[in-house]
Amino acid sequence: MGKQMTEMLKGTLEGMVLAILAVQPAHGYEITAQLRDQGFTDLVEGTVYALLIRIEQRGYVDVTKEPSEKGPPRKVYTLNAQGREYLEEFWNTWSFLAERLEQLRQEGK
Amino acid sequence: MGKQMTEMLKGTLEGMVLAILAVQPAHGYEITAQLRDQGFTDLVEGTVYALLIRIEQRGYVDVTKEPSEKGPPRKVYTLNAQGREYLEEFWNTWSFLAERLEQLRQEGK
DNA sequence: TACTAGTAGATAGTACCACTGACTAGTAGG
DNA sequence: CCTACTAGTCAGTGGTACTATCTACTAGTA
Repeated sequence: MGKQMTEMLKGTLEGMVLAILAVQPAHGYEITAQLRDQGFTDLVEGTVYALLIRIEQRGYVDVTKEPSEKGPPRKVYTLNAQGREYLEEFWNTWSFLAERLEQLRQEGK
Repeated sequence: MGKQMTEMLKGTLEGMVLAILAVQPAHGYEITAQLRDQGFTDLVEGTVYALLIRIEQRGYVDVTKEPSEKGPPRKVYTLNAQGREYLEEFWNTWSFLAERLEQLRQEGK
C-alpha cells in the first residue's frame, strides 16, 4: 500500500467499516476479506481488528460471540443506533471534503 | 473542527495544498486563508506551515523569499515538476478511495 | 509612548490512527 | 506431525494534524 493511501485511510477506514456493518452484521475476518476484495489488497488484519475494538469501546456496535465451523469463535459486530448516527455524520464530513477536493481538481484542470 | 474531519484531513490536506499551488504560487498565510474561506474554518496556521516545510524538504516545491508590505518576508512556494508528479499520484489515490466510498454509500442506500 | 490588531512564520509537545511483526487458538488434509 | 486456513490479539513505530506559544514587522490609535 502506498504511503499516500495509508495516510488517507486515517479517518476513512473507520467509516468504511461502519458502512459495511450498516449493510449487514459481520465479523473481523470477513470485513478484512471484503475490503481486500474491493482493492485494498495490502490491508492487514491487525488494523481492522484494532479498529473494531475501538468502535466497540465507543459504543457504535453490539457484539455477539458465535461458534465457527473452522477456527476460534467469531465476534460478530452489529451497527446500533449510536453507530448509525455516527455513520451519518461520517457521510456528511466525507461529502464536504469530497466536494472541496473535486472543486480543487477542476480548478487545476 | 470535528474529530472526524481532523482524521480525514490526514493525507488529504497535503494534496489540497499541492492542488492550490498547482493553480498558482502562494505563501503560507495565503493558503491558510484560502482553505478557511473554503469551509475549513478551524484549520490552524501552524498545521499549514509545518506541511509546507515538509513538502519543501521532500522537494515538491521551489521557494523564493519576497518582501511583504506588512509583516515579515513571505516564503512563496511554487510547485515544481516533482511536485506535479506527486500531485498526479495523489489524485489517482484519491479517485480510487472516493470510488470505493461512493460504492459503499450506495450499498447502504 | 504604549497598546492593539493584522500579517507572516516557526516550533515543542500531544493525540490519534494505520502499519509492522509477532503471537495464541481451533480445524482439516497431507 | 506438519502445513494451511480461519479468527483474533497486541506491543511498538511512524506520520500527521492539533494545541499552544513564540518571534518579527507594520499601521492605527489612545
